[in-house]
Amino acid sequence: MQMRLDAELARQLLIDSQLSYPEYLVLVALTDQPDGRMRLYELAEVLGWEKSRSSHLVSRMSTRGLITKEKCDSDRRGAFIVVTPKGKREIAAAAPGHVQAVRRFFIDVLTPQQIKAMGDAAQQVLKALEDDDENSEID
Amino acid sequence: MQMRLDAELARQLLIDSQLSYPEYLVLVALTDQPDGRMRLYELAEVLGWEKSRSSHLVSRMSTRGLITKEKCDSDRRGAFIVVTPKGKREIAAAAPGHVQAVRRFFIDVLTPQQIKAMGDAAQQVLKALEDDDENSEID
DNA sequence: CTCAAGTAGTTGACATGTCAACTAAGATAG
DNA sequence: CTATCTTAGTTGACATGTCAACTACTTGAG
Repeated sequence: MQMRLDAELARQLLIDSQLSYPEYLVLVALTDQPDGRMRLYELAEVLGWEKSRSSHLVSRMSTRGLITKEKCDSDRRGAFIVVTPKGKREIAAAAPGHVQAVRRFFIDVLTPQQIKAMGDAAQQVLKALEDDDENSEID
Repeated sequence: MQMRLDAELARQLLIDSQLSYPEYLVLVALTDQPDGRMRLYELAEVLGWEKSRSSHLVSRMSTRGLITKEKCDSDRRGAFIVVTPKGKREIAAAAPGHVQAVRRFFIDVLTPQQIKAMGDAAQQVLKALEDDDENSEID
């Protein structure tokens, strides 16, 4: 189910915009920020990705003009990722169809109780995974 | 949740065997057959993959000696994919840990009611996706 | 039979992701 | 201060997946 839903959402994005699903997620994260910028490591953290994945994707998005990188004064290693106007246009074009697709295939198909139940169950599984993580972190 | 659980299951597989998760799925499908063989297109169908994905993966698995390809008499285009003894050994090594991990992080964490609820919800979402598919298939 | 259409599978170019090694800069113990 | 440890980010080799074009065979209408 996850696979098919993801495929459908990706298809929808391609209809409305030139964005892949990961690219869409990056732009959503950035536009959620008041100043439309975020450090690369924050992006990786929020999205739960490896830093190198974020770096590669952001490089590609940069060459396509969706975002730019800016130097960070407070930490000279750092990079701010900033949405460009083009990035904003793309996400503005993609978001309504995406939201509508999520509604149509997920929200509207399930009862509020079912949605809550899925969220709760997912939380429990995540907790089990994290508890296990802690136990294996014994140095 | 899906992402983290998948990552954990993949990690587990690598501990117990030399198999990636997709490779594991192929071997499970094959060993489920009484004769340990399946046509490539059946494999693609069962796993819900594109035929070219199956073909590429099977080629790689073939060079690693996990499976072999055999010609099909009834359809000379066809290819049977057959598990080798090495493939059987790998999956025998991987399966118990995999099953145990699924238990530990999913089955044991949820109540039977929760598991049923997730399955039902997934079915409903799938149905919505398929209904939509049919409507767009208007030729 | 024959030709057009469909199906099985392969291939190559490309997109994307992982991993490990690397550079460079901040943080901290002594 | 300085030597070491940690963190931010990049890079390159490689694994994996997608897409579209291709071959070769089967099928089915006439």
